[in-house]
Amino acid sequence: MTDTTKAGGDAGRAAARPGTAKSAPTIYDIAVLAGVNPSTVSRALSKPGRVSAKTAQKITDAAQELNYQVNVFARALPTGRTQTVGLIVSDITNPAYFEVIRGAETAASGRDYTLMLAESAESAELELTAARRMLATVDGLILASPRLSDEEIGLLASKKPVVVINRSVAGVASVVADTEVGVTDAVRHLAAMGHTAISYVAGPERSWMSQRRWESIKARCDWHGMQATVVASLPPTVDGGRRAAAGVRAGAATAVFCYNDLMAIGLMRELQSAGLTIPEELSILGFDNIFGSDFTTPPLSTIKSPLHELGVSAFRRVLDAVDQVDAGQEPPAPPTELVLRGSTGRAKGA
Amino acid sequence: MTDTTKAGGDAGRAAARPGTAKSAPTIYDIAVLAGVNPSTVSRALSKPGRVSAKTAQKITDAAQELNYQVNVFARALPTGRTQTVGLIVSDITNPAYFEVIRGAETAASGRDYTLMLAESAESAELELTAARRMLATVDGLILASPRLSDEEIGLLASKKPVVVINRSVAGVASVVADTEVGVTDAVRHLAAMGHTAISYVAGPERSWMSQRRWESIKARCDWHGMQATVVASLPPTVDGGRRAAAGVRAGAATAVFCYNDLMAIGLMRELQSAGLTIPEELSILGFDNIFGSDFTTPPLSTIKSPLHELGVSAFRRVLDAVDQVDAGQEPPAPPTELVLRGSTGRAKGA
DNA sequence: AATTGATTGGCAACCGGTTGACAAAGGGAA
DNA sequence: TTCCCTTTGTCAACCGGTTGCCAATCAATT
Repeated sequence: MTDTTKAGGDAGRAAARPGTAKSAPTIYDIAVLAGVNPSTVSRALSKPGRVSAKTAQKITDAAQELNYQVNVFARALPTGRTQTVGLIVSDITNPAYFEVIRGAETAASGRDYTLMLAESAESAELELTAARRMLATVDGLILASPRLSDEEIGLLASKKPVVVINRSVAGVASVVADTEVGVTDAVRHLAAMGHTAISYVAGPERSWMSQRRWESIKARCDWHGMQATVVASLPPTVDGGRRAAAGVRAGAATAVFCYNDLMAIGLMRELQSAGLTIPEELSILGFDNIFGSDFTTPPLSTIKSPLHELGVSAFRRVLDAVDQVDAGQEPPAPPTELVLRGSTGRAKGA
Repeated sequence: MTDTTKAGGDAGRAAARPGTAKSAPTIYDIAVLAGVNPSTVSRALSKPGRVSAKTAQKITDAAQELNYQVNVFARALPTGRTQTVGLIVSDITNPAYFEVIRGAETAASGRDYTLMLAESAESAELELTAARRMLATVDGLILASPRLSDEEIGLLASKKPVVVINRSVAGVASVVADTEVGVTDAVRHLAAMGHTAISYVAGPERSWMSQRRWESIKARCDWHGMQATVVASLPPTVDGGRRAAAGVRAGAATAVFCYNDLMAIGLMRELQSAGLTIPEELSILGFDNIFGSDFTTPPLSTIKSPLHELGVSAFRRVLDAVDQVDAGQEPPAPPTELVLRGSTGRAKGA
């Protein structure tokens, strides 16, 4: 390889389209222009301090002039690093993920990383497929509310840095919102409004967060001497909420927490179309404060999740793991917050 | 390279984490196991028909046994192909993209492609950055309602296959919903309800689709002898819709089309909180039929877009371009459809 | 001025596939 | 049986970076 003339496989990236004649500049081109060895170019560009300031300057100038861009594949081949992190959400149509995605994406762009997004459509199987596929090409993975088993997540985490959002898995980094704050305020509020029996419409069995929310609600209700029961476990969708209506009416509770806003909206609409008035006959609360939760009549009271922070924080922790920096202690869980709107009111008959 | 012992850079992908000892199997491992040359393995795995059925079988068996997975970077280096396509949406928090994303993702998974998603947060600059970044690593790009100029899009398209959704750019493949059907039905309906003056709250100036919708509305109104005017051009968000309220009230129209549902919802809520009753005093129509458009009171009447089809179709066309198959004639534009709900009614005083 | 130690740059061997050119092997026709 | 045409497998040169090792360079110390 003494001369730098290109021969052989001409299927290079830039030559792919008819319009573009020359292929993209390489470090070899820069080396020629700057009068140094390619390896020096490589070092100047990716190992700050390894070459003298003078040579580095010459090289960056040359790179600039040629409008050089690293070939990420060539870099990834020996190093395995791609400057990409994956994010898998359980359902892309759930507005709760909006801000998680945005948070992660913003954090990623800021550090010159690319975010790769996939969804599992609430299926553990699809989730695993997506995770496996991504694992080969990303530096780290974020799983938002995964439906996978702990073992599967542990297995993924043994191969690349993994951070889970709103779930706790032994040995795997996680970012979880602190439900306590919001729930405490919510239950206190309900108690003050005369409610004494509360029910909870749970999300999927596999949802760790659904469990977590229930535990939190149960604990606070006990504290206030209120009765609390789970009425159903259903898909975390508007339709899932609808299907909880019968169970809710059968119970004696005057206030209902739903696992998330989607379910709360579904439940409310179903009950209303059956003739119930909200909140006079029943108070309803959701979780997350998603887009659209204030469109309903009455607007939904909910416990807001710090979705954006969760995304940002998850990305940061992936990066820490990738860069092998010890993050020190776990960062504090960002708090939830009670948002009172129109779907909660005084208990019927209180 | 007569022996296959690994030396040198040990930073390979699988060795990145402490837990995993051996690095991933390569075609060289398969070659040894199957007793053939590595290049034969390569051909057997990616050039069907190039090797005899018997050898192919031996090789696939060996690959199976080793649980082999191609190294996408190694493949991408000489070929430039990554089995990945990019999708850039103008705003990830706009529910209208839900189904576009899902459609593209489903189509991609089905063809064993990976979808890479990014958003531009309604900024042409961010969009260009994202597009440039993606361009290096994807086989093709889908731009949904891009805010970029025609020239910039053309430039991108000169490097890799590009398909735009809901926009038309000379020389660039595009997938556009047929607005005519829905608009025709909607205007006919309004005419039948006694409306004679209509206004349009436009989206961003750069939005080709906003123009398109307006032209369509204008044409149909002319046909019915109705008056039609544009009252404002605002961001395509709930807040943008809110800000249109004053302009709408100042006009004489008894029915308003908004560029999309987000704006329609914002407008409706703003007007309602100012004391107007919908649809008695004003009829409102949106476009797209997004998640949440039926949560409002009254539920929004809208012109539904074939969002899922747009995503699927865009992906297909990218793949056609990548594979150089001539798609023949342009596929027909998927139609829109009028969805009548509660926000439209008889014209005031009619 | 000679010796020593720290910087800096170059060489070459990788990473793991792909592919053009070519030779060997196999099959059919003459 | 011989010759020719396919089919099939091998060789080797890539794709474009990264990095361990070593030699050359340069400054500082004695």
